[in-house]
Amino acid sequence: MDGAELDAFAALLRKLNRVCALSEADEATIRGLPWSIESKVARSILIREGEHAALCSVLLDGYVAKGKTALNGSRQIVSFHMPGDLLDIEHVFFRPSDHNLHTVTNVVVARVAREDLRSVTLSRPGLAEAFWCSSLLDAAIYRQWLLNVARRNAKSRVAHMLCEFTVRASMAGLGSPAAFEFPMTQVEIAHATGLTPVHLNRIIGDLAEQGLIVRRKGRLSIGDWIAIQRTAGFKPAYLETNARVLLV
Amino acid sequence: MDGAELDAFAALLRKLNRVCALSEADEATIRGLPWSIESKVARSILIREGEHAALCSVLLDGYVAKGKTALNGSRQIVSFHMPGDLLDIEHVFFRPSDHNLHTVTNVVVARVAREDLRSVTLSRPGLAEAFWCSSLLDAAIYRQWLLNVARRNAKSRVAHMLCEFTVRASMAGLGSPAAFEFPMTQVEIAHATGLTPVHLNRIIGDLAEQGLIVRRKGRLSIGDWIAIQRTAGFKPAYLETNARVLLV
DNA sequence: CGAATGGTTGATCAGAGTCAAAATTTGTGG
DNA sequence: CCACAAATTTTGACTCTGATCAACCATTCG
Repeated sequence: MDGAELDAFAALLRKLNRVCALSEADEATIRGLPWSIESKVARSILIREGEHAALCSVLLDGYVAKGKTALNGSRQIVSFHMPGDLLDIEHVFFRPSDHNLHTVTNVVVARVAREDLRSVTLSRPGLAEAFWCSSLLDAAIYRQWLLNVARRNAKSRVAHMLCEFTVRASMAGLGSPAAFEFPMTQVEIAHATGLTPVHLNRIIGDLAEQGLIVRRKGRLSIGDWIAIQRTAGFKPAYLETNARVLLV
Repeated sequence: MDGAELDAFAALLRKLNRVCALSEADEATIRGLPWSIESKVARSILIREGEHAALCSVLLDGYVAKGKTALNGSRQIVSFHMPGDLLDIEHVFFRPSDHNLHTVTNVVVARVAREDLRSVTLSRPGLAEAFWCSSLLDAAIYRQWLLNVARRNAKSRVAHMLCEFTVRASMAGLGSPAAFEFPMTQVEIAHATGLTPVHLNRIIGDLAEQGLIVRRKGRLSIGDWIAIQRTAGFKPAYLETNARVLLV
């Protein structure tokens, strides 16, 4: 990860610039943030629910899932994250984490102290705005997932999750729908869609049979990008796909 | 609403101060924002999905629900709002609304132009921080709802929603658990919990039979505050009940 | 090569949805 | 204040999606 060390925050800047253009000075401030790089193997824990966090993480490489656990023990993934995402920016304000973070693949994160992020935020309004804007986009995604889990049947629910992941991945520069391979296991997709792994497996089977997705050695990819969006009822507007709002 | 006209933003200031203490100057800036008061009767629309919004709303009195519609027509309420809440602050950045807002009761809102909110935000870092922090709290609630809808059974799901509403209402100064009456219809509770109205009605019956809630002429209230939290598996930490973070 | 993890299949079951109708409550106008 | 209409709540009968339980296969990786 020498490249990352040279310009650790390139992906973050790319993401922030997409929603909310930054000034040169703002970019320089981000680049100047004190960070430390951490690598984690797949399926390891970054933060546990209830843990007090003094650091926030920026995802540089790999995929991460954010989850919550109910008192009865069942687990739900509430979001997936890709390079450039701020994983737990709420720790700038809130101490004990309301969620856990686990790595889906091998991962590289940059850790930044909450105080550093906060002071940067207070001194540079443009950065405060960009962080805020990015948090609002996260919230829009949560709303969509809520609709997804609450009101779509298993098949379109899974299709919708795959569509969203695909669009976000391609916005993050990770590949086009046709080429892209999903990094998560079926168990993780089940946890993210509110289904059981067994039922999810059957749904995956259906989707593959219709040619909407393709299974190759346990890896999933999109088979028919138009058709899967149709069965998902997927409209990407909520992702602010053509954002860079407020260029005013 | 003459009281409101005199100090329209008292509830908003109360809420922002709870999570993130404001300076005198910040408070004064908020009070100085140009606003216009609007009253709406119960069950009317404030904003429709897809609509371009030039104004943001602060809820001064009454209750509002935020909803989304799937392409198949089914509707989901993704959050409830109470006095002091910023109803659609995302319109500072994003144009077409990804959700609709409808009034649950008669309602008074203050409308503020997005440009005014934005410029206030750029000139006063303390306010940017407070708005951002409040958005992060909203996101924590979305995560909890996601867990709720995806992983709890109907009974504890409904109980959880009622617990959260109760705590938020009491934080907003609207009454204690014992005294508080829920303002929404069963159909609305069903829409918020991802259930059908028919099934919800049966769950309400169960909860009432166990004495957890009380039905009086179609109005619901809490019957046993300890017991309902237990069946909900409700832990209010995610609401930052004792917030006012970062007093540093 | 063998253990572990992840994926697949089958049989059965239950929680919540659907459809349909009746009973209550609420709101409105006379 | 009453009567009627509209909205909301309640009940019953039946169905179906997705959960559960229990094996068994396939890959990957040490």
